Amino acid sequence: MAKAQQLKPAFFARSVHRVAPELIGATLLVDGVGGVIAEVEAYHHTDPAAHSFGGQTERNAVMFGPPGFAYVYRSYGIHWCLNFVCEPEGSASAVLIRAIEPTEGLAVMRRRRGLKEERLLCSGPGRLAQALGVTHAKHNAKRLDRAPFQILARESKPELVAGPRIGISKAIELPWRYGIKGSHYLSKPFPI
DNA sequence: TATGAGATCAACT
DNA sequence: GTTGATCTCATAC
Repeated sequence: MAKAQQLKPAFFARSVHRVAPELIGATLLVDGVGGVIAEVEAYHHTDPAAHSFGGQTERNAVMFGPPGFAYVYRSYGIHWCLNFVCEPEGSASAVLIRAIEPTEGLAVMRRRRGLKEERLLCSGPGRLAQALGVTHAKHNAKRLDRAPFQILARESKPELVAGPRIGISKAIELPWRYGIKGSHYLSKPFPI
């Protein structure tokens, strides 16, 4: 744990399509609780499925800000979802963190989720946010290289798979979902 | 195993 | 009034 490099804002200030696959295998911790990122999705402002498509609103304002910040939004009225803002300021692109493999703070996550099934702790954006204690009030528009966030660069490159994104109705054909091949912690298996 | 509804709120038409 | 980057539980096969 001590050797790993903390990811800097410069890491995020590049194309989401470079950042997203490189985040797979990195370690995400919030207040020391979290694990290895197993699944993400890329969203770009030219993408009809992105919140930032069609201009800035109060909700997505942080997506239009500088990279290396957290964008937390409410999904279906009840869940929180965690995104990392990418690309130079104004590009309004982000990576949605969809699943992690829990490694740190298992007991805390189980308590917050009310589950003992480890595989289900963080396999989905809403579950992940709940397990890590991420909320709009506490984490939206916060820097990713400052407490309580810790994002550690991966030390080896996992085998990647890509595929269509999940839960959207526009631009469903874009293969901008990335994951660790064969991981048991994916929110849904990737089509072969 | 598979499908369906409910929860619950902000943006959008 | 409808929809959405979702999850859980109930009911049906």
